[in-house]
Amino acid sequence: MITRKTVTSSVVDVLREKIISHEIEAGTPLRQNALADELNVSRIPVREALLQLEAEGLVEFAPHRGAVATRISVDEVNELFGLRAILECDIVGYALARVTDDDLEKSQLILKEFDELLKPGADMHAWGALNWKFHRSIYLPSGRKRTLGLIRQLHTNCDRYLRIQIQLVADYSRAEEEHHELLRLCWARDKRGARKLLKSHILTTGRGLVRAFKAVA
Amino acid sequence: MITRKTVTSSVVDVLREKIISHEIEAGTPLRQNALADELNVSRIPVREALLQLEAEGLVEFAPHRGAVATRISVDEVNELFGLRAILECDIVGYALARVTDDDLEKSQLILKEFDELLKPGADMHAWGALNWKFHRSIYLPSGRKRTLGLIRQLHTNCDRYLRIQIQLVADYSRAEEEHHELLRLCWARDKRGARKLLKSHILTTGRGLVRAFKAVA
DNA sequence: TGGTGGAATACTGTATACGATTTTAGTATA
DNA sequence: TATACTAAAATCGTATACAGTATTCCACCA
Repeated sequence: MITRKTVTSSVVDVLREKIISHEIEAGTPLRQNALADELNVSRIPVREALLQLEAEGLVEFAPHRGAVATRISVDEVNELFGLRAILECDIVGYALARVTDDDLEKSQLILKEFDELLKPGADMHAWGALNWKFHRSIYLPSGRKRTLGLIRQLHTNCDRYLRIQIQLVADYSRAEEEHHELLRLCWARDKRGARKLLKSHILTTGRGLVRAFKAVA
Repeated sequence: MITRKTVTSSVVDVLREKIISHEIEAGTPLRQNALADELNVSRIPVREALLQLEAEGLVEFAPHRGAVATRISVDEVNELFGLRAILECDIVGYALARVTDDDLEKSQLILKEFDELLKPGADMHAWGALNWKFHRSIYLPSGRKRTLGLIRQLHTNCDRYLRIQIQLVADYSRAEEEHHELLRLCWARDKRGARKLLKSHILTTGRGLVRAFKAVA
Protein backbone atom coordinates (compact mmCIF):
# COMPACT_ATOMS: atom_id res chain seq x y z
CA MET A 1 0.00 0.00 0.00
CA ILE A 2 1.43 3.30 -1.07
CA THR A 3 0.89 6.22 1.23
CA ARG A 4 0.50 9.59 -0.40
CA LYS A 5 2.41 12.17 1.53
CA THR A 6 1.13 15.68 1.69
CA VAL A 7 3.57 18.54 1.86
CA THR A 8 2.28 19.42 5.29
CA SER A 9 3.07 16.00 6.71
CA SER A 10 6.59 16.18 5.31
CA VAL A 11 7.08 19.54 6.92
CA VAL A 12 5.82 18.15 10.20
CA ASP A 13 8.38 15.37 10.04
CA VAL A 14 11.24 17.66 9.14
CA LEU A 15 10.46 20.20 11.82
CA ARG A 16 9.81 17.57 14.48
CA GLU A 17 13.17 16.01 13.77
CA LYS A 18 14.89 19.39 13.87
CA ILE A 19 13.35 20.21 17.19
CA ILE A 20 13.94 16.82 18.75
CA SER A 21 17.54 16.83 17.55
CA HIS A 22 18.03 20.36 18.84
CA GLU A 23 19.00 21.62 15.44
CA ILE A 24 16.29 24.08 16.33
CA GLU A 25 16.98 25.06 19.90
CA ALA A 26 14.35 25.51 22.57
CA GLY A 27 13.13 29.07 22.68
CA THR A 28 13.84 29.76 19.03
CA PRO A 29 11.08 31.71 17.28
CA LEU A 30 9.91 29.81 14.21
CA ARG A 31 9.41 32.31 11.42
CA GLN A 32 6.94 31.03 8.90
CA ASN A 33 8.52 32.79 5.96
CA ALA A 34 11.99 31.62 6.76
CA LEU A 35 10.90 28.01 7.14
CA ALA A 36 8.80 28.18 4.00
CA ASP A 37 11.71 29.50 1.95
CA GLU A 38 14.11 27.01 3.44
CA LEU A 39 11.85 24.09 2.58
CA ASN A 40 10.67 25.51 -0.72
CA VAL A 41 7.03 25.48 0.15
CA SER A 42 4.46 28.13 0.87
CA ARG A 43 3.58 29.31 4.33
CA ILE A 44 0.31 27.39 4.51
CA PRO A 45 1.79 23.92 5.01
CA VAL A 46 4.30 25.44 7.39
CA ARG A 47 1.52 26.94 9.49
CA GLU A 48 -0.40 23.69 9.52
CA ALA A 49 2.72 21.78 10.50
CA LEU A 50 3.34 24.18 13.36
CA LEU A 51 -0.21 23.67 14.57
CA GLN A 52 0.30 19.93 14.67
CA LEU A 53 3.57 20.32 16.49
CA GLU A 54 1.82 22.53 18.99
CA ALA A 55 -0.57 19.68 19.68
CA GLU A 56 2.45 17.45 20.23
CA GLY A 57 3.83 19.92 22.71
CA LEU A 58 6.94 20.77 20.73
CA VAL A 59 6.05 24.38 19.92
CA GLU A 60 3.86 27.06 21.40
CA PHE A 61 1.76 29.57 19.54
CA ALA A 62 1.01 33.13 20.57
CA PRO A 63 -1.59 34.94 18.46
CA HIS A 64 0.03 37.33 16.00
CA ARG A 65 3.40 36.57 17.46
CA GLY A 66 4.02 33.21 15.96
CA ALA A 67 5.42 29.95 17.18
CA VAL A 68 8.34 29.22 19.45
CA ALA A 69 10.08 25.93 20.12
CA THR A 70 8.99 25.13 23.66
CA ARG A 71 11.45 25.41 26.45
CA ILE A 72 11.07 22.78 29.12
CA SER A 73 11.88 22.91 32.80
CA VAL A 74 13.34 20.26 35.08
CA ASP A 75 9.95 19.96 36.74
CA GLU A 76 8.35 19.22 33.43
CA VAL A 77 10.89 16.52 32.64
CA ASN A 78 9.99 14.94 35.94
CA GLU A 79 6.34 15.23 35.12
CA LEU A 80 6.73 13.70 31.67
CA PHE A 81 8.56 10.64 32.94
CA GLY A 82 6.11 10.32 35.80
CA LEU A 83 3.25 10.29 33.34
CA ARG A 84 5.00 7.74 31.19
CA ALA A 85 5.49 5.49 34.19
CA ILE A 86 1.84 5.68 35.16
CA LEU A 87 0.36 5.23 31.72
CA GLU A 88 2.78 2.59 30.50
CA CYS A 89 2.42 0.52 33.66
CA ASP A 90 -1.32 0.73 33.22
CA ILE A 91 -1.43 -0.25 29.59
CA VAL A 92 1.04 -3.10 29.88
CA GLY A 93 -1.42 -4.88 32.14
CA TYR A 94 -4.12 -4.78 29.50
CA ALA A 95 -1.62 -5.76 26.85
CA LEU A 96 -0.46 -8.86 28.70
CA ALA A 97 -4.05 -10.00 29.08
CA ARG A 98 -4.36 -10.25 25.33
CA VAL A 99 -0.94 -10.62 23.87
CA THR A 100 -0.26 -13.52 21.52
CA ASP A 101 3.01 -15.29 20.87
CA ASP A 102 3.02 -13.77 17.40
CA ASP A 103 2.95 -10.31 18.92
CA LEU A 104 5.89 -11.15 21.11
CA GLU A 105 7.85 -12.51 18.16
CA LYS A 106 7.49 -9.13 16.56
CA SER A 107 8.81 -7.37 19.62
CA GLN A 108 11.71 -9.79 19.62
CA LEU A 109 12.60 -8.76 16.09
CA ILE A 110 12.70 -5.13 17.11
CA LEU A 111 15.14 -5.96 19.87
CA LYS A 112 17.35 -7.52 17.22
CA GLU A 113 17.46 -4.18 15.47
CA PHE A 114 18.53 -2.66 18.76
CA ASP A 115 21.44 -5.04 18.98
CA GLU A 116 22.62 -3.82 15.58
CA LEU A 117 22.37 -0.27 16.77
CA LEU A 118 24.55 -0.86 19.79
CA LYS A 119 27.45 -2.15 17.77
CA PRO A 120 30.35 0.28 17.76
CA GLY A 121 30.21 3.01 15.18
CA ALA A 122 26.44 3.03 14.81
CA ASP A 123 24.81 6.40 15.03
CA MET A 124 22.51 6.80 17.97
CA HIS A 125 20.26 8.95 15.91
CA ALA A 126 17.67 6.27 15.40
CA TRP A 127 17.66 5.22 19.02
CA GLY A 128 14.63 7.21 20.13
CA ALA A 129 12.50 6.03 17.24
CA LEU A 130 13.47 2.42 17.78
CA ASN A 131 12.86 2.70 21.51
CA TRP A 132 9.36 3.92 20.82
CA LYS A 133 8.84 1.17 18.29
CA PHE A 134 9.69 -1.44 20.88
CA HIS A 135 7.57 0.00 23.66
CA ARG A 136 4.72 0.45 21.24
CA SER A 137 4.92 -3.13 20.09
CA ILE A 138 4.55 -4.26 23.67
CA TYR A 139 1.51 -2.09 24.32
CA LEU A 140 -0.23 -2.56 20.98
CA PRO A 141 -2.07 -5.78 21.89
CA SER A 142 -3.96 -3.88 24.59
CA GLY A 143 -6.05 -2.29 21.88
CA ARG A 144 -6.19 0.91 23.90
CA LYS A 145 -5.77 3.49 21.16
CA ARG A 146 -6.29 6.58 23.24
CA THR A 147 -3.77 5.61 25.85
CA LEU A 148 -1.31 4.66 23.16
CA GLY A 149 -1.76 8.05 21.56
CA LEU A 150 -1.00 9.84 24.80
CA ILE A 151 2.05 7.69 25.43
CA ARG A 152 3.30 8.36 21.94
CA GLN A 153 3.20 12.09 22.59
CA LEU A 154 5.05 11.66 25.84
CA HIS A 155 7.76 9.66 24.10
CA THR A 156 8.41 12.32 21.47
CA ASN A 157 8.71 14.91 24.18
CA CYS A 158 11.01 12.77 26.29
CA ASP A 159 13.17 11.89 23.30
CA ARG A 160 13.93 15.46 22.77
CA TYR A 161 15.65 15.69 26.10
CA LEU A 162 17.11 12.24 26.14
CA ARG A 163 19.16 13.18 23.12
CA ILE A 164 21.08 15.83 24.91
CA GLN A 165 21.96 13.53 27.75
CA ILE A 166 22.43 9.95 26.76
CA GLN A 167 25.75 9.69 25.07
CA LEU A 168 26.98 7.13 27.53
CA VAL A 169 27.05 3.58 26.25
CA ALA A 170 26.23 2.51 29.78
CA ASP A 171 22.80 4.09 29.57
CA TYR A 172 22.02 2.48 26.28
CA SER A 173 23.11 -0.93 27.33
CA ARG A 174 21.19 -0.72 30.59
CA ALA A 175 18.06 0.14 28.66
CA GLU A 176 18.82 -2.67 26.26
CA GLU A 177 19.11 -5.20 29.05
CA GLU A 178 15.91 -3.99 30.61
CA HIS A 179 14.13 -4.35 27.29
CA HIS A 180 15.17 -7.98 27.09
CA GLU A 181 14.07 -8.54 30.65
CA LEU A 182 10.75 -6.85 29.96
CA LEU A 183 10.14 -9.09 27.01
CA ARG A 184 10.93 -12.16 29.12
CA LEU A 185 8.33 -11.07 31.64
CA CYS A 186 5.86 -10.59 28.82
CA TRP A 187 6.45 -14.13 27.57
CA ALA A 188 5.71 -15.26 31.10
CA ARG A 189 2.60 -13.05 31.14
CA ASP A 190 3.86 -11.69 34.44
CA LYS A 191 1.86 -8.50 34.85
CA ARG A 192 3.16 -7.55 38.22
CA GLY A 193 6.78 -8.12 37.28
CA ALA A 194 6.40 -6.26 33.99
CA ARG A 195 4.84 -3.28 35.68
CA LYS A 196 7.53 -3.15 38.30
CA LEU A 197 10.35 -3.33 35.80
CA LEU A 198 8.73 -0.82 33.51
CA LYS A 199 8.26 1.65 36.31
CA SER A 200 11.91 1.56 37.30
CA HIS A 201 12.99 1.44 33.64
CA ILE A 202 11.22 4.71 32.99
CA LEU A 203 11.80 6.50 36.26
CA THR A 204 15.49 5.64 36.39
CA THR A 205 15.96 7.14 32.96
CA GLY A 206 13.98 10.17 34.02
CA ARG A 207 16.04 10.68 37.14
CA GLY A 208 19.25 10.37 35.16
CA LEU A 209 18.03 13.03 32.81
CA VAL A 210 17.03 15.33 35.63
CA ARG A 211 20.48 14.92 37.16
CA ALA A 212 22.09 15.79 33.85
CA PHE A 213 19.83 18.79 33.57
CA LYS A 214 20.73 20.07 36.98
CA ALA A 215 24.43 19.50 36.38
CA VAL A 216 24.30 21.79 33.36
CA ALA A 217 22.31 24.47 35.13
CA MET B 1 -6.63 42.03 29.94
CA ILE B 2 -8.33 41.86 26.59
CA THR B 3 -7.71 38.78 24.53
CA ARG B 4 -7.69 39.20 20.79
CA LYS B 5 -9.55 36.39 19.15
CA THR B 6 -8.47 35.10 15.81
CA VAL B 7 -11.03 33.80 13.38
CA THR B 8 -9.50 30.36 13.64
CA SER B 9 -9.97 30.20 17.38
CA SER B 10 -13.60 31.23 17.03
CA VAL B 11 -14.14 28.51 14.48
CA VAL B 12 -12.54 26.00 16.82
CA ASP B 13 -14.93 26.99 19.58
CA VAL B 14 -17.99 26.86 17.36
CA LEU B 15 -17.14 23.50 15.86
CA ARG B 16 -16.13 21.98 19.17
CA GLU B 17 -19.43 23.01 20.67
CA LYS B 18 -21.33 21.63 17.70
CA ILE B 19 -19.56 18.32 17.95
CA ILE B 20 -19.84 18.02 21.71
CA SER B 21 -23.51 18.94 21.59
CA HIS B 22 -24.09 16.46 18.77
CA GLU B 23 -25.43 19.14 16.49
CA ILE B 24 -22.79 17.59 14.29
CA GLU B 25 -23.23 13.86 14.68
CA ALA B 26 -20.43 11.36 14.95
CA GLY B 27 -19.40 10.07 11.56
CA THR B 28 -20.46 13.21 9.71
CA PRO B 29 -17.99 14.33 7.06
CA LEU B 30 -16.97 17.92 7.68
CA ARG B 31 -16.85 19.69 4.33
CA GLN B 32 -14.52 22.61 4.44
CA ASN B 33 -16.42 24.67 1.91
CA ALA B 34 -19.75 24.14 3.58
CA LEU B 35 -18.41 25.11 6.98
CA ALA B 36 -16.59 28.11 5.56
CA ASP B 37 -19.74 29.38 3.86
CA GLU B 38 -21.86 28.73 6.90
CA LEU B 39 -19.51 30.68 9.14
CA ASN B 40 -18.71 33.34 6.56
CA VAL B 41 -14.99 32.75 6.60
CA SER B 42 -12.54 31.29 4.15
CA ARG B 43 -11.45 27.70 4.17
CA ILE B 44 -8.06 28.39 5.77
CA PRO B 45 -9.30 29.06 9.30
CA VAL B 46 -11.69 26.15 8.92
CA ARG B 47 -8.84 23.83 8.01
CA GLU B 48 -6.73 25.06 10.89
CA ALA B 49 -9.63 24.63 13.27
CA LEU B 50 -10.16 21.07 12.08
CA LEU B 51 -6.49 20.35 12.67
CA GLN B 52 -6.78 21.52 16.24
CA LEU B 53 -9.90 19.49 16.78
CA GLU B 54 -8.08 16.48 15.43
CA ALA B 55 -5.48 16.97 18.13
CA GLU B 56 -8.31 17.08 20.66
CA GLY B 57 -9.62 13.80 19.33
CA LEU B 58 -12.93 15.18 18.11
CA VAL B 59 -12.32 14.72 14.40
CA GLU B 60 -10.16 12.54 12.22
CA PHE B 61 -8.38 13.53 9.05
CA ALA B 62 -7.74 11.39 6.03
CA PRO B 63 -5.44 12.89 3.39
CA HIS B 64 -7.39 14.22 0.42
CA ARG B 65 -10.60 12.93 1.92
CA GLY B 66 -11.16 15.48 4.61
CA ALA B 67 -12.25 15.37 8.21
CA VAL B 68 -14.93 13.34 9.90
CA ALA B 69 -16.40 13.76 13.37
CA THR B 70 -14.97 10.78 15.24
CA ARG B 71 -17.21 7.93 16.14
CA ILE B 72 -16.45 6.38 19.48
CA SER B 73 -16.97 2.84 20.70
CA VAL B 74 -18.06 1.57 24.08
CA ASP B 75 -14.54 0.31 24.64
CA GLU B 76 -13.19 3.76 24.05
CA VAL B 77 -15.62 5.31 26.52
CA ASN B 78 -14.37 2.83 29.06
CA GLU B 79 -10.81 3.70 28.21
CA LEU B 80 -11.41 7.44 28.47
CA PHE B 81 -12.93 7.24 31.91
CA GLY B 82 -10.25 4.81 33.01
CA LEU B 83 -7.60 7.29 31.93
CA ARG B 84 -9.36 10.09 33.72
CA ALA B 85 -9.47 8.07 36.91
CA ILE B 86 -5.77 7.30 36.75
CA LEU B 87 -4.57 10.76 35.86
CA GLU B 88 -6.91 12.69 38.10
CA CYS B 89 -6.16 10.50 41.10
CA ASP B 90 -2.49 11.05 40.43
CA ILE B 91 -2.63 14.78 40.09
CA VAL B 92 -4.90 15.38 43.05
CA GLY B 93 -2.16 14.02 45.30
CA TYR B 94 0.30 16.61 44.05
CA ALA B 95 -2.35 19.30 44.28
CA LEU B 96 -3.16 18.59 47.90
CA ALA B 97 0.50 18.84 48.80
CA ARG B 98 0.53 22.46 47.71
CA VAL B 99 -2.99 23.76 47.83
CA THR B 100 -3.67 26.93 49.80
CA ASP B 101 -6.87 27.98 51.50
CA ASP B 102 -7.27 30.67 48.89
CA ASP B 103 -7.27 28.04 46.16
CA LEU B 104 -9.96 26.13 47.95
CA GLU B 105 -12.08 29.25 48.37
CA LYS B 106 -12.05 29.58 44.61
CA SER B 107 -13.22 26.02 44.16
CA GLN B 108 -15.96 26.71 46.66
CA LEU B 109 -17.20 29.59 44.54
CA ILE B 110 -17.42 27.36 41.51
CA LEU B 111 -19.57 24.94 43.45
CA LYS B 112 -21.89 27.85 44.19
CA GLU B 113 -22.33 28.29 40.46
CA PHE B 114 -23.23 24.62 40.27
CA ASP B 115 -25.97 25.11 42.82
CA GLU B 116 -27.49 27.78 40.61
CA LEU B 117 -27.36 25.43 37.69
CA LEU B 118 -29.24 22.69 39.46
CA LYS B 119 -32.20 24.91 40.23
CA PRO B 120 -35.26 23.92 38.19
CA GLY B 121 -35.49 25.39 34.76
CA ALA B 122 -31.77 25.93 34.27
CA ASP B 123 -30.34 24.61 31.07
CA MET B 124 -27.85 21.84 31.49
CA HIS B 125 -25.90 23.13 28.58
CA ALA B 126 -23.19 24.67 30.69
CA TRP B 127 -22.84 21.65 32.94
CA GLY B 128 -19.85 20.09 31.19
CA ALA B 129 -17.89 23.32 31.11
CA LEU B 130 -18.59 24.02 34.74
CA ASN B 131 -17.71 20.49 35.74
CA TRP B 132 -14.35 20.88 34.05
CA LYS B 133 -13.87 24.26 35.70
CA PHE B 134 -14.34 22.71 39.12
CA HIS B 135 -12.10 19.73 38.55
CA ARG B 136 -9.48 21.99 37.06
CA SER B 137 -9.57 24.32 40.03
CA ILE B 138 -8.85 21.38 42.29
CA TYR B 139 -5.88 20.19 40.23
CA LEU B 140 -4.41 23.57 39.36
CA PRO B 141 -2.31 23.98 42.52
CA SER B 142 -0.33 20.88 41.52
CA GLY B 143 1.44 22.99 38.92
CA ARG B 144 1.55 19.97 36.63
CA LYS B 145 0.77 21.60 33.31
CA ARG B 146 1.27 18.59 31.10
CA THR B 147 -0.97 16.35 33.13
CA LEU B 148 -3.58 19.05 33.28
CA GLY B 149 -3.46 19.38 29.52
CA LEU B 150 -4.07 15.68 29.04
CA ILE B 151 -6.91 15.67 31.54
CA ARG B 152 -8.49 18.62 29.79
CA GLN B 153 -8.55 16.70 26.54
CA LEU B 154 -10.11 13.72 28.21
CA HIS B 155 -12.80 15.89 29.70
CA THR B 156 -13.85 17.36 26.36
CA ASN B 157 -14.06 13.90 24.91
CA CYS B 158 -16.05 12.56 27.84
CA ASP B 159 -18.40 15.52 27.82
CA ARG B 160 -19.41 14.73 24.35
CA TYR B 161 -20.85 11.44 25.44
CA LEU B 162 -22.11 12.54 28.79
CA ARG B 163 -24.44 14.92 27.05
CA ILE B 164 -26.36 12.19 25.34
CA GLN B 165 -26.86 10.33 28.55
CA ILE B 166 -27.21 12.51 31.57
CA GLN B 167 -30.65 13.97 31.48
CA LEU B 168 -31.52 12.54 34.85
CA VAL B 169 -31.48 14.99 37.72
CA ALA B 170 -30.33 12.11 39.88
CA ASP B 171 -27.01 11.91 38.06
CA TYR B 172 -26.39 15.60 38.35
CA SER B 173 -27.19 15.76 42.01
CA ARG B 174 -25.04 12.75 42.78
CA ALA B 175 -22.13 14.43 41.02
CA GLU B 176 -22.91 17.60 42.89
CA GLU B 177 -22.82 15.86 46.26
CA GLU B 178 -19.57 14.17 45.39
CA HIS B 179 -18.06 17.49 44.43
CA HIS B 180 -18.89 18.90 47.84
CA GLU B 181 -17.48 15.83 49.49
CA LEU B 182 -14.32 16.07 47.42
CA LEU B 183 -13.83 19.66 48.43
CA ARG B 184 -14.26 18.72 52.08
CA LEU B 185 -11.54 16.13 51.73
CA CYS B 186 -9.34 18.74 50.11
CA TRP B 187 -9.81 21.12 53.00
CA ALA B 188 -8.73 18.27 55.25
CA ARG B 189 -5.75 17.62 52.94
CA ASP B 190 -6.82 13.98 52.91
CA LYS B 191 -4.98 12.59 49.89
CA ARG B 192 -6.06 9.02 50.30
CA GLY B 193 -9.71 9.92 50.80
CA ALA B 194 -9.71 12.35 47.88
CA ARG B 195 -8.18 9.79 45.57
CA LYS B 196 -10.66 7.15 46.58
CA LEU B 197 -13.65 9.39 46.12
CA LEU B 198 -12.38 10.75 42.83
CA LYS B 199 -11.84 7.28 41.48
CA SER B 200 -15.37 6.19 42.19
CA HIS B 201 -16.75 9.59 41.12
CA ILE B 202 -15.24 9.14 37.71
CA LEU B 203 -15.65 5.42 37.23
CA THR B 204 -19.26 5.39 38.36
CA THR B 205 -20.10 8.03 35.82
CA GLY B 206 -18.21 6.09 33.17
CA ARG B 207 -20.04 2.89 33.97
CA GLY B 208 -23.38 4.66 33.84
CA LEU B 209 -22.52 5.99 30.44
CA VAL B 210 -21.42 2.60 29.18
CA ARG B 211 -24.71 1.12 30.38
CA ALA B 212 -26.64 3.81 28.55
CA PHE B 213 -24.58 3.12 25.46
CA LYS B 214 -25.27 -0.55 25.53
CA ALA B 215 -28.96 0.01 26.17
CA VAL B 216 -29.20 2.02 22.97
CA ALA B 217 -27.23 -0.44 20.91
C1' DT C 1 19.29 62.07 29.12
C1' DG C 2 15.10 59.76 29.16
C1' DG C 3 10.76 59.07 27.63
C1' DT C 4 6.73 59.59 24.24
C1' DG C 5 4.47 59.46 19.72
C1' DG C 6 4.27 57.77 15.35
C1' DA C 7 5.65 56.23 10.98
C1' DA C 8 8.14 52.27 8.81
C1' DT C 9 9.02 47.41 8.99
C1' DA C 10 8.35 42.61 9.82
C1' DC C 11 5.51 39.17 10.61
C1' DT C 12 1.27 36.77 11.27
C1' DG C 13 -3.74 35.86 9.90
C1' DT C 14 -7.09 35.27 6.27
C1' DA C 15 -8.98 35.46 1.59
C1' DT C 16 -8.72 34.13 -3.01
C1' DA C 17 -7.01 31.32 -6.75
C1' DC C 18 -5.20 27.33 -8.74
C1' DG C 19 -3.68 22.56 -9.13
C1' DA C 20 -4.11 17.69 -7.57
C1' DT C 21 -6.77 13.88 -5.93
C1' DT C 22 -10.83 11.47 -5.01
C1' DT C 23 -15.53 10.46 -5.81
C1' DT C 24 -19.46 10.10 -8.75
C1' DA C 25 -22.01 9.19 -12.81
C1' DG C 26 -22.50 7.53 -17.05
C1' DT C 27 -21.26 4.68 -20.94
C1' DA C 28 -19.53 0.90 -23.25
C1' DT C 29 -18.53 -3.87 -23.26
C1' DA C 30 -18.45 -8.74 -21.92
C1' DT D 1 -26.79 -7.67 -15.47
C1' DA D 2 -22.37 -6.82 -13.97
C1' DT D 3 -17.92 -4.88 -14.65
C1' DA D 4 -14.41 -1.83 -16.48
C1' DC D 5 -13.36 2.32 -18.15
C1' DT D 6 -13.73 7.38 -18.76
C1' DA D 7 -15.21 12.03 -18.08
C1' DA D 8 -17.14 15.32 -15.03
C1' DA D 9 -17.92 17.08 -10.56
C1' DA D 10 -16.74 17.67 -5.91
C1' DT D 11 -13.43 18.26 -2.62
C1' DC D 12 -9.06 18.75 -0.77
C1' DG D 13 -4.12 20.67 -0.68
C1' DT D 14 -1.07 24.44 -1.60
C1' DA D 15 0.49 28.84 -3.62
C1' DT D 16 -0.11 33.58 -3.93
C1' DA D 17 -1.95 37.96 -2.46
C1' DC D 18 -3.75 41.06 0.72
C1' DA D 19 -5.13 42.71 5.44
C1' DG D 20 -4.30 43.22 10.20
C1' DT D 21 -1.29 43.25 14.19
C1' DA D 22 3.03 43.63 16.67
C1' DT D 23 7.65 45.41 16.77
C1' DT D 24 11.30 48.55 15.77
C1' DC D 25 13.38 52.71 15.23
C1' DC D 26 13.85 57.45 15.09
C1' DA D 27 12.38 62.18 15.64
C1' DC D 28 10.74 65.14 19.00
C1' DC D 29 10.07 67.10 23.45
C1' DA D 30 10.40 67.54 28.58
